[in-house]
Amino acid sequence: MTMNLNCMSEWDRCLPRPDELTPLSQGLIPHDLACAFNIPPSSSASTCTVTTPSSDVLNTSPHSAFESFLRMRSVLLPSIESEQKGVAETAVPLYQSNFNEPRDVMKPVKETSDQSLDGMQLNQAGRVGGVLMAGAYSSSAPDNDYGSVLGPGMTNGLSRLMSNSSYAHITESSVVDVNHPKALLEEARGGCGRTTGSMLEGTNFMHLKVDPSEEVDSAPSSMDTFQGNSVAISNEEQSARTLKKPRLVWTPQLHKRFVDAVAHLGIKHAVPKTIMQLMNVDGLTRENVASHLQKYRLYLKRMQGLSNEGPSSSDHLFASTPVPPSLAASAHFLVSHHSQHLDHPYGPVQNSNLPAILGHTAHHLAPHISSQAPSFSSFNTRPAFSSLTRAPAPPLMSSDLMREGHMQQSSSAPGQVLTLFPTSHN
DNA sequence: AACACAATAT
DNA sequence: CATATTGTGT
Repeated sequence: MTMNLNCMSEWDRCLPRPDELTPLSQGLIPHDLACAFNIPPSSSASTCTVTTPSSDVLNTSPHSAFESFLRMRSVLLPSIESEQKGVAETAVPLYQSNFNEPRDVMKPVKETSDQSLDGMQLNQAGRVGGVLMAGAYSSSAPDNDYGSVLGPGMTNGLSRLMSNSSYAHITESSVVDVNHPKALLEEARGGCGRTTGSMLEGTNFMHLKVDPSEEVDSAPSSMDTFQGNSVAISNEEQSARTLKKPRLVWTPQLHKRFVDAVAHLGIKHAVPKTIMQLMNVDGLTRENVASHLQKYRLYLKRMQGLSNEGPSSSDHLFASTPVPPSLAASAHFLVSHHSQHLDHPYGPVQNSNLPAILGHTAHHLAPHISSQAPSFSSFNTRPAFSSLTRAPAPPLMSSDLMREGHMQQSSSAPGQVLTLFPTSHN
């Protein structure tokens, strides 16, 4: 707890002052980006003023918006008490676009060069064009410490706020979408069945294209296998609406975030929705989490049966993030009778990096290569690591990374040392 | 509506 | 195989 407080004060210290924030009245889209998207300047200038009548945040001054942001943050900070209500401020994007490649602007998150961005990734099922999220701006300043994080973070936070309810009101000035990854994603997924009754119907949205035939992990910049246009903006919603939602790939990083959230909540409070909120990953659905949680619980059960470290054959993913002590200790409540309550047997986990969970955009969550990848070799193959090595992000302490380094050696992975992250010896 | 869980589908 | 979806009961 103390540590968390320390983290938070550090976090606080690094927050930009209101005067450092980009005024909302100002266009947030860089000129060249606007050009790439054929976004008229006028439209880009109105980026933040469009939409969301329901949000008190957007039409206000940067300063009050900032305060709203702080308010939101405070909701989640104190403890689990508020978990149901909490909305974290900076969502980790599911997808990212690469601004350096105008011709291929929208592409799935991928392990590219030096841009270690976060999140999950898609597998073969489909690629959803990247999300133009505010956080992407930080890629121009990769070693952003916490000062620069907040700029994007806040914007993203706003987007998340909105995405819960308000984005349906977004008008056709597509610029808005750029700042609302989740809205974009939902739209790309075709309004999506269970989660959201998309009220986007007739409107003329810019949206993402999904190309089901594209393999995510291959496909360097080489191609525009995107249908026709490399720029994934189009007006034919038909395609987007028809295409199926891509499968989520639970990367070790993503799973770690999941575990952190679960551990932080304690067994009692670890329910899909809450976990999802804590994870704060854009595009992540409750169903995604529920499914994963179901599996994870089974894993925990099975693991405690075998008290000795059983290197279970097929649990590479779960093995990648050690079960936090607090979870391991209370795992036996999963057996047989549920609805036993023991909240927070050991309090928050020592390593639980609250800020990270709460939505600090985690640049070290670089995705690995998708493709089935039975091994973690991709981590050795050079994930973008630069930002991590020199930016000791308070949220995720280096000790945390170290802790992940050792894992139960799996019999199935003979020689390989399964390190989650490449270390100096690699 | 959210949840858990098993079964089944992709 | 990993994840999604569905069905049933709470």
